[in-house]
Order: sequence, then C-alpha cells, then structure tokens
Amino acid sequence: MPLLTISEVARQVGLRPSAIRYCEEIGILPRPQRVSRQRRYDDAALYRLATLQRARQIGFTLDEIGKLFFGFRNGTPPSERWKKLSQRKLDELEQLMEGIKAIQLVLQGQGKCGCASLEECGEGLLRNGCGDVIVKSVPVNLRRGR
Amino acid sequence: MPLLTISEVARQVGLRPSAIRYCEEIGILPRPQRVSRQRRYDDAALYRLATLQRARQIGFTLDEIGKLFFGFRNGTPPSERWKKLSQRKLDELEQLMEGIKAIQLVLQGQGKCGCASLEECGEGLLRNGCGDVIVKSVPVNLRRGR
DNA sequence: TTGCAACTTCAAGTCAGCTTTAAGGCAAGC
DNA sequence: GCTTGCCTTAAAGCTGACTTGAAGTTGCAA
Repeated sequence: MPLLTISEVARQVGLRPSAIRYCEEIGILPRPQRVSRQRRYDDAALYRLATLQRARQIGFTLDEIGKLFFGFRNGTPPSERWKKLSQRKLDELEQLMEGIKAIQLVLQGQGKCGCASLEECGEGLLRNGCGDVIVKSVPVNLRRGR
Repeated sequence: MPLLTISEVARQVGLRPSAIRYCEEIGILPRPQRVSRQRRYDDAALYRLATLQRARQIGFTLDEIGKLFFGFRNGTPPSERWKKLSQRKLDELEQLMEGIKAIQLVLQGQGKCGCASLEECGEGLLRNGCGDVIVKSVPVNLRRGR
C-alpha cells in the first residue's frame, strides 16, 4: 500500500496542502500516519479527502462537512448522511434563488427612472419604504469556485 | 429644513449608526454637517443614504456603491449610472444561478449511491475526476439580508 | 450638581476559510 | 559537508462589512 505525501494528495484532490492541514486542525479530518513527523496518507485517507472536496464544491461549510463525517451514529450509510445534509442545502439554495430572482427584477427596473439625481432616486425609495427588497440569510459558501 | 441625527436617519433607512459612520470613513458618503461635533443630516443626505441602502440590498458591494456615487462624470444621470452597474450585477447573478443549478443537480443525485462508506464514495469521485463541479467566482454579496 | 442619554473617536474584534511567514527539520544527491 | 526540496509548527494576516468596547463630550432635566 503506497503512502502519499500531503502535496501529492493535495494535487490529486485539488486542494492546497495548507487547506488540508487546516481541516485537520479544526477536527474534520483525522490525524494521518506520520513518517519522521511528516504526514502520510493511505488510500482510505485519500478517498476521504476526495469526499471532503466534493462536499466543499457543492457548497457545504466545513462545519457541515464535519457533521457529514462525524454527526451520525456509527455505521450510518453514506446515502442517509448525504440525503440529510443535501436536503437542507437544497432548501437554502431554493431560498437563495428566490432572493436572486427578486433582485434581478429590481435590477432590471433600475435605471428606468427619470430622476435627475441620485438623491431624487433616494427620495422615492424612502417614500415607498426602502426595506422592501428582502433577501434571506444565505449561509451557503459559493465564492471562489477553484 | 430639519436636521436629523445619525440614529434618526439610521432608523429611517434601516441601517445602524455604526454602518453609516463606516461608510463615511471609507469615503462612499460625504462628511455631513456638524452641530457641536455631532453629525446632522439634511434631506439630501437622507435620500442619498436611502439610495445607498437600496444599492446594498440589491447586492452592490460598498466599492460598487462608491462607483455609483463618484465613478461617473459629474452630471451623469442616475439612469445611466444604475444601468451600467446593474448590467454587471445581472451578469454576475446569471452566473451564480448557473452555478446553483449545477449544484442542485449534484445534490439531488447525492445520496443515491449504494456506497457502504464515505471512503467508497470518495473513491468513485476521485476516479471520475473530482474537480468537475465548477462554480465560477461569485463576488456578489447576498449574505445577511437584514 | 448630578445624572442620563445620545453622541464622539479610535482601536480592536468578528465571521469563514483559508494563506502567508518565519523558523526550523530531515533525507537524498553531489 | 553542503545544497536542494519538501516537510513541520505556530502565529499572524487576509477578505468585506461591519460591530463592539473603551473612554470621552455634549446638552438637557431633576
């Protein structure tokens, strides 16, 4: 069984070594074996990292990934774990889409006013209640796709 | 012409006084008049704040709001300013929607595997290339709707 | 005169998810 | 023995948009 260094597994799953160390530090990855104090990863550890990376890519926070790994009774099958967390994430995304659509409507209307100044725009907004564009809290982590 | 205190304008537009001071500090709001060192806002300043709040609500960063206010030749009408920035934001939102839809598809499929362990899931992901869920960079600021 | 509320400034803290830096260890090759 | 290259740790820095805290000022009322 070949043991891989941190930069080798990092390359394979598309994470930086520092990110892997960070995940270990906050406790969502187990401490791997060491060879003269250096981390060595076996296949199981590599696959776990690939799972982590996929979860990250579909918007799970590191906290949620921790729950995916350790938040279920031992022996709970992956399908059940994924389902539980995916459903919550899908709900969040649904809300996010609603918010985006609302904003798109406002943006498309924006710029059609004949106001002579931004203050005039603001006066109208204030009269019509300026708190009426509501985007619900969006804990999803979609920034920086790489 | 009535002059309003910072907490009064904050209440009217739905921002906290500290947020208004912050916007002033980073230069996207002009220094208002003072009465014995305390900020006082006239109607024009209030309306400008309402405009800022609307821009914030539809996802403009404070930097973009600065451009909305100061990034155009003097006398450029609001419609032109809004249009320019809105178009960019709409493009970003379009990309974000694409990303979300891609993620929704993956999430809906997640949990249908018959893997016995998360490592088994990861093995499959690694074989099929685990970098294939791509969400483009999303600089839009939609978190914390209030 | 004292107290209170609301304001002020400046510095530091918050969130997540890392990255960067500094200082050092260890094995292989020349 | 020395260099090269990859690894290690701990601590600090980054991003954006603020918030919080400490310490001080101001005006008004009791």
